Amino acid sequence: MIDLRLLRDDPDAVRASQRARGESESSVDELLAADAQHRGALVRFESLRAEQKQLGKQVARAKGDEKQELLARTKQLAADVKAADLTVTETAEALRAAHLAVPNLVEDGVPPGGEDDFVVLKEVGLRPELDTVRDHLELGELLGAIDMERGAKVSGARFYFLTGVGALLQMGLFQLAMAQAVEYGLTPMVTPSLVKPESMEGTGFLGSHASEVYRLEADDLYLVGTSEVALASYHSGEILDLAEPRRYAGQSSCYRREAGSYGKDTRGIIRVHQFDKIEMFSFCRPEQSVEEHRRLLAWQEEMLAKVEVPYRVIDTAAGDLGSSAARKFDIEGWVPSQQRYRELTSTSNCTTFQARRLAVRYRDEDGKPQVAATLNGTLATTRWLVAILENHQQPDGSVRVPKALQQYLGRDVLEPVAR
RNA sequence: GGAGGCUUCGCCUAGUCUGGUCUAUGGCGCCCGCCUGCUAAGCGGGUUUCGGGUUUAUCCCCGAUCCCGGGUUCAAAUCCCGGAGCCUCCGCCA
Repeated sequence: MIDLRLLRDDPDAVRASQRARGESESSVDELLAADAQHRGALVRFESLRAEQKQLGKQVARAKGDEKQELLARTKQLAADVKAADLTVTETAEALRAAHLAVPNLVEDGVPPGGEDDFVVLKEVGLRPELDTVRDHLELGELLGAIDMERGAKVSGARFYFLTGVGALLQMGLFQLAMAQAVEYGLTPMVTPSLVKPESMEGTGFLGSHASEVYRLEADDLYLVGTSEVALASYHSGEILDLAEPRRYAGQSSCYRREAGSYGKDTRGIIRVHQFDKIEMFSFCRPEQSVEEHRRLLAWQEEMLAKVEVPYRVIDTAAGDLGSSAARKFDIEGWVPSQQRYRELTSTSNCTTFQARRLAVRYRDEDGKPQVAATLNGTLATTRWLVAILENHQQPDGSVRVPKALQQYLGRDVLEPVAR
């Protein structure tokens, strides 16, 4: 949710942001109108209610005829108050709907345009020179690391088993990521995968992404698509001490319906219904959020360096930002079998947009509660196995283990196994 | 799955039976000031949160807020109904 005060003071800034996203400006005007209506209704209700309370005190003191006379008056007033209250409730609902319809303000410097208008900020690492390229699934099967067939048998399309060194590789990768998170002072977390509707809505995933989300009808719970949901909601309704940013690194399984992606990335584990992820999450003061965003990005790059995968960093265009994000950087790793970069991490600065809905606040210098800023960023996911396997493959189908992962795997090369 | 108890402004707590002087009591903590060789103690004041109005700002005024949502009533922390969370016990179970 955007800041309504900012909207009242400077509606053109919000309109400009909408233009950058390629979205309609009319939602801004609808929100302004809903806000004005709601405030008008509030003023009417409050003055009626004040009168009612005044008379109520007189009633308590009055006796006999005087009391009967007062009761006659207050009875009508009570009906008026009730009606005014109903109007307030209605305008508040309309305001909320209009409020939810307006996405976050885009940060200055974000490239305009849509999905293809991202800006490449940098490219790092040398792409491997391979005579024969096996894709990650072929390698995974050779190594006894990935079993898609039985994944499909047990759970259906886009499910898989990580087996043997595949399982070890993921766990090693995650240990490496957690070790780095701890080194930089983030608090490690293992978070719930099932959350209540308000947590899902508070983080903004029930908007345009609602069709991506698994819902458990019988229990009115949602399966998270990322631990961002649980981590953002972790401090909902709280007032935090944010002299320093509060940072977490959460591990959870992530579930995505992948509706509308039929035929896309059907091979291997690039696009699956369930995967695991380590996610960084930060609560900080809004004025620190831009700097914090760069910090998360730097930590992500450090992880990419540790797994020795070539990558590029892109600055996502305004039209491709999620509704909560003011800016988003993706790191894409090189995938030799596709001869292109694929997304391995994403980090978003949600400024106060998410925290406002979730009521996460801190106290400023004057002791006044203020809305915090939230940021999130991937530190490792199952998809990284794709880039690791493919970039470090050798002609015989074996895969070199990046130095930083060797201690977790207990070996420096993964060898093909007989099936 | 069943039975019972609890939920009050950071923490603890009074108030709920018997609706209105509740503008929610007191303690702890915290903040400001006074006092004092220093410290401690003592004294005085302040301290839920949100919204609206007013204002350069401070102040002030109004409304909401006693877990949440309904209801009864002129009037609800208080009475009634529904729900959530926590705790205890019973049953079942990886």
